Amino acid sequence: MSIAGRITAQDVAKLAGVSQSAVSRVFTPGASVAPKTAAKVRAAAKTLGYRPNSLARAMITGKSRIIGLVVAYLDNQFYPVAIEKLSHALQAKGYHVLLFMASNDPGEMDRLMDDLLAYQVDGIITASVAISNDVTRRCADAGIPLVMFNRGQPGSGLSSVTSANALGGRKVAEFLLAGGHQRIAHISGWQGASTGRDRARGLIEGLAEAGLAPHAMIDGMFNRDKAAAAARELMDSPDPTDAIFVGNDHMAFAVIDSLRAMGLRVPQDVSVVGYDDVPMAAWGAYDLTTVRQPLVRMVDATVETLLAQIDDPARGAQAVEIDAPLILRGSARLPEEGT
Amino acid sequence: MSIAGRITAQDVAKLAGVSQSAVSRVFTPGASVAPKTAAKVRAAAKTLGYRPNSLARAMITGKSRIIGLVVAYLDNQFYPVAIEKLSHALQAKGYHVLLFMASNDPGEMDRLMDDLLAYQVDGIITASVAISNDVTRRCADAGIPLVMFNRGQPGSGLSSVTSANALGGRKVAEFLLAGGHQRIAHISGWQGASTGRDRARGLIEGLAEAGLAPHAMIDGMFNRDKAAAAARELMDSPDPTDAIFVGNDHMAFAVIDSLRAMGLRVPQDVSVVGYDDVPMAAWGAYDLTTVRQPLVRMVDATVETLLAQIDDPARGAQAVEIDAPLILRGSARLPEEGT
DNA sequence: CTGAAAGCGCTTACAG
DNA sequence: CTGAAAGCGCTTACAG
Repeated sequence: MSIAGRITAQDVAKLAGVSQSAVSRVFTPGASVAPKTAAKVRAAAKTLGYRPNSLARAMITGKSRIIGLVVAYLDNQFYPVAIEKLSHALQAKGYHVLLFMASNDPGEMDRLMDDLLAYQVDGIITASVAISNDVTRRCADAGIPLVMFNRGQPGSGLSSVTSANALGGRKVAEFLLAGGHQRIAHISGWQGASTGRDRARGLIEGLAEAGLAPHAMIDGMFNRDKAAAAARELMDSPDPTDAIFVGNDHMAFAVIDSLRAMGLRVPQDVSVVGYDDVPMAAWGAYDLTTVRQPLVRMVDATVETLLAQIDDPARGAQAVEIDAPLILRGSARLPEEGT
Repeated sequence: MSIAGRITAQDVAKLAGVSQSAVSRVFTPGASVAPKTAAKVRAAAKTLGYRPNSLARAMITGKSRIIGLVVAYLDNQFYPVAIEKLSHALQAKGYHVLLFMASNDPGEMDRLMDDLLAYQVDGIITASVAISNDVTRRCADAGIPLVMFNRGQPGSGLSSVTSANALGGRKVAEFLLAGGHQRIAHISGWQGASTGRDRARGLIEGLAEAGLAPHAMIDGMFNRDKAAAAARELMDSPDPTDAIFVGNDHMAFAVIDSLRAMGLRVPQDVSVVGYDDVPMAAWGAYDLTTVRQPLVRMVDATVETLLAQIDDPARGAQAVEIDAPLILRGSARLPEEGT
């Protein structure tokens, strides 16, 4: 036990009576070492409490086995759960997660890039963060793959994993139509984000097929307060809506709270449908009908895409879309049986 | 622009016509460089897109500026919000967060220690994770400070930051008593955790001062299902309770859902009080009376304690307790005015 | 103020 | 299978 607690391969080598290279080989999978040597080294390492310094190893190999994870908001329950699953999946593959919180300030990601590059991350995952061309270029220059989770950036040449958002929007349109709704409003996700746009587009297309248009469209910007205000606006109007598709669950909860505060009943007076199916959607207080983003599959696809690009830098970007089923609960009127 | 995108100080030195040491000094705060040299170097660095390799720097200085953050559960909203604030605070101090998800498996933390040490973290923050003596010893041996966030471990000699949990429990007892409740039950936090125990103890002591004892005590183990079942058990009894103090908000939401599912009204039939004051507690669906853990202050204390120990390893551990105010909302009967 | 040199803890050809 | 040696990209005494 040294004083400083900084045990090196050199210390182990001395104790085991072998060279430092031998020690290194014992801890390098696939390197050739005689069983006897390995045993001696392991014994020495154990009594000394030795573990190879990952930083030193990273310098030599050029692989840090660190993935930079950039996240903007954690108050929307979708993200904490995603982070949890992403971390587990990455840990299982022997990678480690360097976490960065980004504000939604457009320049923030550019600034974070400095740190990301300085720590030699092998890859980057962003969740709901906009990527500037500058960031894209710097990643490309540095040869660091990036995959966007739950947001796409068409034309950026970046990999992304999302649910089939437009299709999800269509499913909601069809379901609400089947439930007999005619005045269907949309409090959308932020229209600056692909997820917000695609879900809105899906709804519009779905309604169009029935010869309808949205009764109203308001950008809720993935924000609770904006969504609640939008709900009030929709119901205060002389021609109130009778069903609201909300761009994500996080806003939908605020919409339901807001509706109830106005004395309205969900779904008797207004049907509400969300998007995400966060755990809270199943809780008694909301019992929210929503489109489920299959988190495990999205996480697996994200990790798989990223690691594939790390292993083979020549591999091109890919945009993965995963089908999102509608989950029926109590916040929206059901179509009548047999109709 | 090199092919590999791996620009080194050497490259910058060549372009700027100075030595590699000079380049290093320009990027080392406090090192002495002539303004002219610095200008040349910065210009060269800029055109090349150079940033010092943090890993290499870490090897020399022995400071990685990485903090290991170990978290168990992210479904309780308290933790995501804590992580967000912790990350921001650490980023502001020039540190980076290596995130580890731990299951609550007692051996998990021991296993994570290998990675934590291998990556040469400068310090560790754990949130709701139990620390074995073995982990404590290894941290001590390696000279790595650790602070426990939102959990204490008396006698472990580890630093911790919690709210004044026992006092919080007392406040709830006094409040419920003042509201005229006599049959006060407790669905506690996990009794294996200091937070769970201290809040329970506070309630018991507070009730004892009025000559009362809890009407019932059930360990909810910080688990929604267990808490919901406990609520049913409490109300199904021949002698039902009329107020429930729940060990944290996360369980309290499940309790309220469960109560409502039984056709009971909150607070007319039963008062419910939580602990944490997560953002969701203020949402319309729950409007939960609760004890607020002052997150910003707890985060600041955690970061401050950790960094102080990093700067001065001789500094002893400290247990910080922060006062937690009761927040009155609609889920619990209020004491009558002027009584 | 500046450069040459040592060294942080490793991995990996290279000989043997 | 093994050791000596080079080298990853930096910081930091040490001379000048």
